[in-house]
Amino acid sequence: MRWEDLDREACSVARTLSVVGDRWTLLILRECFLSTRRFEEFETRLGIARHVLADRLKKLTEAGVLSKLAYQERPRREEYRLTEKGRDLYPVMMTLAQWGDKYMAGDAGPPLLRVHKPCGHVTVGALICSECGEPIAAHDVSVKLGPGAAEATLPAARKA
Amino acid sequence: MRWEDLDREACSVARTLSVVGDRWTLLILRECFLSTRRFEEFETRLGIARHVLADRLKKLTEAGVLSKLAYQERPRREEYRLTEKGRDLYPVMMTLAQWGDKYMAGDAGPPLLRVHKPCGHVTVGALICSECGEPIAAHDVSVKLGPGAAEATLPAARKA
DNA sequence: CAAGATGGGTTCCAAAAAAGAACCTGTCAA
DNA sequence: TTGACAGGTTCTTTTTTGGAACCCATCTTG
Repeated sequence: MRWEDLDREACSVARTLSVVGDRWTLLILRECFLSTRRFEEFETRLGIARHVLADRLKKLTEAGVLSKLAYQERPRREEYRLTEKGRDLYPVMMTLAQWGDKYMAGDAGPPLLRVHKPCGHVTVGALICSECGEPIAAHDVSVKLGPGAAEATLPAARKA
Repeated sequence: MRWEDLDREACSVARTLSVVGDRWTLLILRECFLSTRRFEEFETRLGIARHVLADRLKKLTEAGVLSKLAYQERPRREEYRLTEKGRDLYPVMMTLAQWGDKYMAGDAGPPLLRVHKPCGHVTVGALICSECGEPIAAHDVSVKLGPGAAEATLPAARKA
């Protein structure tokens, strides 16, 4: 499979990865969620090659995940901000961060903590079922073909 | 920054991506969650080049995300299964899938639906605060330095 | 018993993507 | 008028991919 064909796969994970599954993109988005907005700032905080950064910011903007907003004219300077669509990637960021906190932090503990502002506590997000409110774990979930299934296929083990 | 240095970053997102942030790895894990287990099956379902697949499976095994289990001797054949550590990536998968369902599915709707087996309903996962039980959105969360902060830094906009 | 078939790889080469560094372009300030 | 700054673009070299071919041990079939 070609990477560019990924958005045509009948799989929402693959389609999402066609937008954010790039080596650098999720790190750029991490910075966005930490309020980094300017080219220079992304560059110095990430240590990314400039043309790779320029390319990713362009693609994210074209995908509607970021928007460019002028913060001054003459000389025109623009910054990149998350759109609603981009902000909706927060659960992905948070779950990635929490896995890293659990498995990659080592003895020192996690480098950053997240505070849920409405209640004021350091929080870890828990994934619950929209229908019954109980926590969701991998073994609690089965899949079935949805309306856009077209030619989606399941592995043999799941076909039962 | 070099990709191999990612696990030494003081950021749990970066550290997680050092394990799963590769172009193919999250797709391989998607297959694992769909119960794909054998080399051949990964290859045909993903259309991935064989040596890239072999490399990623090896790295995931070394990282403790997958384990190799012999399902027959003579000739010895092994399959790859998610470990506990791997299964803990499920929230990442689910949130990626849900973003794709919302933004990439188009008119046809999502290709796969997830059923919460304990309650029997088609479900979407919601991220809630472990402390107060309320939903978490990007604007509800602030960050602060944690015990393993060492040299973690926040962008200027967040330093306040 | 030789000739596939099967599962799970490895090796080779060409093409694509990334890293690193230098260069370009407005605009302002000294 | 010199230079600093933000935001890129253009070059060359190194790494990663994709694609196809090859390898190896064991069963199966004729």
